[in-house]
Amino acid sequence: MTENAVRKVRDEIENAVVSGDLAPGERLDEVQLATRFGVSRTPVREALMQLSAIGMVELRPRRGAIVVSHGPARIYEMFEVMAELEGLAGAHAARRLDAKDRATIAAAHEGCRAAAETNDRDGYYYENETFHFAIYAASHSEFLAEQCGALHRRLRPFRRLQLRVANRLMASFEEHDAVVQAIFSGDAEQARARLRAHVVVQGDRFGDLLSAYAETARRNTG
Amino acid sequence: MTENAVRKVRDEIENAVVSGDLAPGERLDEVQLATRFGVSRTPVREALMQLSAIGMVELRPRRGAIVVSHGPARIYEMFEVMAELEGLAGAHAARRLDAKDRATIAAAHEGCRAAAETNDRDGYYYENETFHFAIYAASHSEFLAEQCGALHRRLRPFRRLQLRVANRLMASFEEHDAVVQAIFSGDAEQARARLRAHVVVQGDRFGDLLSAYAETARRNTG
DNA sequence: TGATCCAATTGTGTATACAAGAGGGCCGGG
DNA sequence: CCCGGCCCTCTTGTATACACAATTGGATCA
Repeated sequence: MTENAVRKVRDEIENAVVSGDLAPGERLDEVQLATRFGVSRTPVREALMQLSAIGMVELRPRRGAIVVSHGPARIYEMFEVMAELEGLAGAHAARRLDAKDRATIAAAHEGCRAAAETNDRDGYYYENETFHFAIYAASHSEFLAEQCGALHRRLRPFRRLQLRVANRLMASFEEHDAVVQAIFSGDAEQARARLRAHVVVQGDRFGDLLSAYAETARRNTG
Repeated sequence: MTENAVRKVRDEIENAVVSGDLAPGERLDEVQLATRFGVSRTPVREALMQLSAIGMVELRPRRGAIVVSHGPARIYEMFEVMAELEGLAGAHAARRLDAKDRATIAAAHEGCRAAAETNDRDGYYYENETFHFAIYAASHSEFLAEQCGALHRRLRPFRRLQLRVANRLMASFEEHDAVVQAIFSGDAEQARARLRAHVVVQGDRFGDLLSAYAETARRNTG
């Protein structure tokens, strides 16, 4: 990892924000965070800048950082963009698949199956990530894979919340299965459509899920 | 501005990279850059991190930063993703257009017309940017607009190169015109297709244009 | 003669100190 | 009593100092 302290602080703040430990709209004092995490201001600053880059906090010149609140609408927008990018990745994967990609995707898919069948949510969460990243890689578009990966990571906390509620594991796996069939059969447009739908569904689910969360968030930002 | 020194350094490095003053693959020494720009290492580090976030430099743990070289393939990939996102923005714009959006887009479009007719390349470059950002805004998807804007900025130097060569101003304007017609008539899918094509064309043009540039770049990374 | 290991040097990662700007409170005037 | 200006403080932005890790060179041993 590039910088251990920075990464640690960044992840901690990220978790604190997602878990609601740091309320949206709350001011983030650098020295306060520094003492809280037992590091100096320098890594805290860098962490805040990274979080600002991914839109999790807002850096106001000379006036400190605040936690930005993403209402459900914005989260849905993020899933929508994710869907579009994943769709493109899937279409490319269907066209450009090689033996290695096929093996990687199949392995990840089987991992998902095992986790889904045993109703292992944490396992599925992990295998699901592997599965999606395998598709990104199979697009053979480095930049697209990076963009997908970055957005995937940003949506990670929301995805994770999702697996806690509905019994979506089996449904998700079956969607995966349809996607895999499309990709393996080289049907680019079907792969695109199915992946897009698979991701948009997650956004839809979240619209409901996050209403309460967003209400809280919205209260704090005014 | 958030941080004047940081911004200054960041822009300087960015320009140096784009202008070829800093060759791809070249090591970026922090103290060297600091002395070069007359600031301390801290803002240089922050600038490098920002540049790393947009993929212009690569930060290797304990081993310094290097200028990443984007081969033509990668640039094409970037335009491809841009095309997808702009297509989505266009589709949303067509569906969600309100009077204000319509006026903004029309104004930017007329600006493009004026610049194209007088063959004012710098003017067209500027108006073109306004035009595209107007569409992003008209998508009424904050996140999508942000993503499009960020990617647009990353592609800016390559776009700029493009306008220098071909007499693409008129062609570009006519593509814009078709896009505007689709959006104003509320035809989401046509808007998507036309915008996508408009952007992909730029990527195609660049494939040719950047061959020489990319060769140089590739040599340095090995 | 080649390979491996150790040490020195270089450059990053972190901490702390200093300076400057912005916000809030207090005091004075209307 | 209220409004405005000034000063103080708090926090950020920048600089510098220090420590550790990695790489590279040389030296020694096989």
